Amino acid sequence: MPATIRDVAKASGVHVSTVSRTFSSPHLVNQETRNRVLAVAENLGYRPNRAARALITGRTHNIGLIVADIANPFFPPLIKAAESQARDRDYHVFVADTNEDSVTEEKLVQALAKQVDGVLLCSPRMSNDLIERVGRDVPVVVVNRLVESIPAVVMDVAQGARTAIEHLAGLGHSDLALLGGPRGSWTNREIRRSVIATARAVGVNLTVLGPNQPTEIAGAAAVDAICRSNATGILAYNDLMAIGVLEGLHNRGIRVPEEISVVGVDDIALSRLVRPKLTTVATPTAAAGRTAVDMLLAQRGEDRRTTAQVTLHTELVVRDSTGPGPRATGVPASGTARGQVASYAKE
Amino acid sequence: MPATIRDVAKASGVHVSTVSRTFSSPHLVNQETRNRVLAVAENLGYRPNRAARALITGRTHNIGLIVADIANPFFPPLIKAAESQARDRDYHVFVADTNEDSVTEEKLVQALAKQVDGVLLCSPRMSNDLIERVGRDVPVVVVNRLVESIPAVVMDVAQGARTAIEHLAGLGHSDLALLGGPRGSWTNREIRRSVIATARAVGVNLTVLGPNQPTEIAGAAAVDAICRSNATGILAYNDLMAIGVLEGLHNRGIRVPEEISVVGVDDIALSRLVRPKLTTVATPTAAAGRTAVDMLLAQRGEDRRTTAQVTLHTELVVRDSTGPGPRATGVPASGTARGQVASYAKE
DNA sequence: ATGAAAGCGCTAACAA
DNA sequence: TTGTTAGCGCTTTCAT
Repeated sequence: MPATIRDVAKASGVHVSTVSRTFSSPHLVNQETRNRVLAVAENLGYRPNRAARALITGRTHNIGLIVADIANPFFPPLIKAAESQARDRDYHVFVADTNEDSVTEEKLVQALAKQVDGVLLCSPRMSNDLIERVGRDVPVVVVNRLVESIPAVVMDVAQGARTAIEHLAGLGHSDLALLGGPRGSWTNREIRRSVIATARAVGVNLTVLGPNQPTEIAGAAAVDAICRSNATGILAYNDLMAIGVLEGLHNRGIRVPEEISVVGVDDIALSRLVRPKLTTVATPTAAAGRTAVDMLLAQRGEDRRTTAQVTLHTELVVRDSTGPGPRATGVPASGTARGQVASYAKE
Repeated sequence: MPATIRDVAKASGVHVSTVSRTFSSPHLVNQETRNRVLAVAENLGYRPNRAARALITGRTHNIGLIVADIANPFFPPLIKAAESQARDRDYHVFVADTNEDSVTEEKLVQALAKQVDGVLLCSPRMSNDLIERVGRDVPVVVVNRLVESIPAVVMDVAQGARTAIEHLAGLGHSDLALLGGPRGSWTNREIRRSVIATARAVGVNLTVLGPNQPTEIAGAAAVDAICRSNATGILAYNDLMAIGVLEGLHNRGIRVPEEISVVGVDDIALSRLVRPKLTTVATPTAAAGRTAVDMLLAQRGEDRRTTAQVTLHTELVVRDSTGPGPRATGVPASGTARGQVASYAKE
């Protein structure tokens, strides 16, 4: 039913290869001929079949975008930016959701592999080994994770977490808690490492809680443990958890930031819509999406050994969920000596 | 580099057509042969190339999902559900974002047409004519819109809006306002029609504001007009706008629900995270996504004249943003007589 | 039950 | 500058 290259050839009195050239290498065909072919094509509503083209060129002009959970508010801006960038480069994008499952994830990239020129793995749950393996079958760029020999774009959450802890300490909080994220998350490890080091450096007490699911529910559920820890300053793995904490605190009648200060990570749209507005470490998600797409498309033709791993800057956005710590209370919290790190984490 | 059907044929000592059969019509090949071929294929890491297969069968096993704005929190749950359903049926999905632009939208469906077995148009901005036109090139299902002769899945927002108005009136609010959505939105028209009729029926004053962008910003900006209208009960086109209203009201020191009640539409995840928690008309977005995918896949082979248009039920979820209207104030608002509809809408 | 051959829509040498 | 030919990976008659 739809017009093929042959219909156009017949109708314009040239050979199919000429029609092909008109679309793939216009400079190789005579001006007049080209115009005639173009006119006929337009008239017939002809559009090249990319799949057929891919069969011979080996380039599909598609990419795959695999995320853990489309509905997690962290991802949509990333997906949007990546899709937009890809389309600007004349690429279409398959989006797939793994439901946070590593097996689904692997199946997905295998299933997509033949149909795409590359795959973007966002916050992947697969093992490093597996990622390296699939990286040999199909060009891959990972986002929010560092895997040896695989191109990656990550956020400098270590720096962001450090700034957040310094912010809290600077406000006079001497007892802090880190609400950890999911096991196996590279970002979570980075944050924890940085937070522990910074807490030591600035001499504040720190309680590490986790691992936890990266959800609002888990954040609310952690409020018990937070209260037990005596911390007056909380850094959560992400905004969703921080918002859960806000919620849990509110339900207990604990005021933020008067009694406890809360900081999140990501700066999702939500964080300025809750009350109090959330102080958070902003990660450049849209930029990450665009950069990742460009890195993926750059991989073809290039020397594959150029395994760039780019780190994007983060920034602390101070809003209304952080305030001065307890004044005049020179007494360190009981149980933990000043500058001590108490960890309840199992990971 | 990746194994083809020919490699498998050679390695297992059969003809390519036998290999092909083992994958597409296993019952046509001898048990033994089949096992041998399967083993070799597994061993070689062979996976059928869907694009090549599509070239001859005419079926790509891909669908396109076109939305106005991936980052609008209404869409991610719909995308997630649709993708999940599609994958269960062994389909991959292209996701594309039109940025609310009808021209982009049309280009997108044309570009995708050859690569998919059908397209899902979510809250499309195109004209009805255009939608019908593209519906002739490629199977289409629209979501959140009714177009003659095109299969559709819509939400019963008329019913939802009616319930919302009755809820407000039942609480004693006699002056209401409808904060309209974007021009050209089918949902917006439905809501307005229903709200106007219901307001008349239950005898309350109504001010219609709009059209507006369906954003939180626009909601906040509309607070001026809302105050001028003397309304104490507001129904917004969607939750995002309702949340904007909450925000704007808060900034002026007007308390919700004590002084003004606010109702949204959609029940996005956000609506239970803001304070006060938003009373809203819940629309079954995930179900819409799944249904739309099934309708799309049902279109092949079927009689195309079976243009089903299904309507999904909505439900009012009462939370904390609505409360009793002004008591003892028997005096109707100045300027408008009881039961009157004042419209500031241009549409 | 299997093989042979043709062809889906297109591009890419190679000739002319 | 254009036509000829071959073939990408696969399915599908048609024979055998």
